Amino acid sequence: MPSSTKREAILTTLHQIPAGKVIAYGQLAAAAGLPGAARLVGRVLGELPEDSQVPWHRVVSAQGKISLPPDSSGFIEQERRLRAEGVNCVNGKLSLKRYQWSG
DNA sequence: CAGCAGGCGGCAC
DNA sequence: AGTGCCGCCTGCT
Repeated sequence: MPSSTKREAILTTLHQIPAGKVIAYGQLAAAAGLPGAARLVGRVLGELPEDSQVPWHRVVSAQGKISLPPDSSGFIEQERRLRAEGVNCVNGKLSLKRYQWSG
């Protein structure tokens, strides 16, 4: 499987996440057919421009926390977008029980 | 709650 | 084509 396809698989899967829901890196990787490749997801998202159409902000760590430095612009933006979708995100933390997506 | 090793893919040499 | 290092991770000490 071409690497470009794997990247697409991740982005395609990500597009399926509805607003107001979140997904963990590992969960997304698995859903994209790449179990265990959580870190790959992080890298792919890191290459996306902040104003990308991709809902990268719906991806959080398996602990239900934003996996970015709290003082980074990305962190601010992610929490802002999540709140805009109705996700109660405080200090980069949220309840997976309530917002985790499951296809 | 912090620290560490494990597992998967991408990329540079 | 082979090898090694690195990451917006994870789960277990």
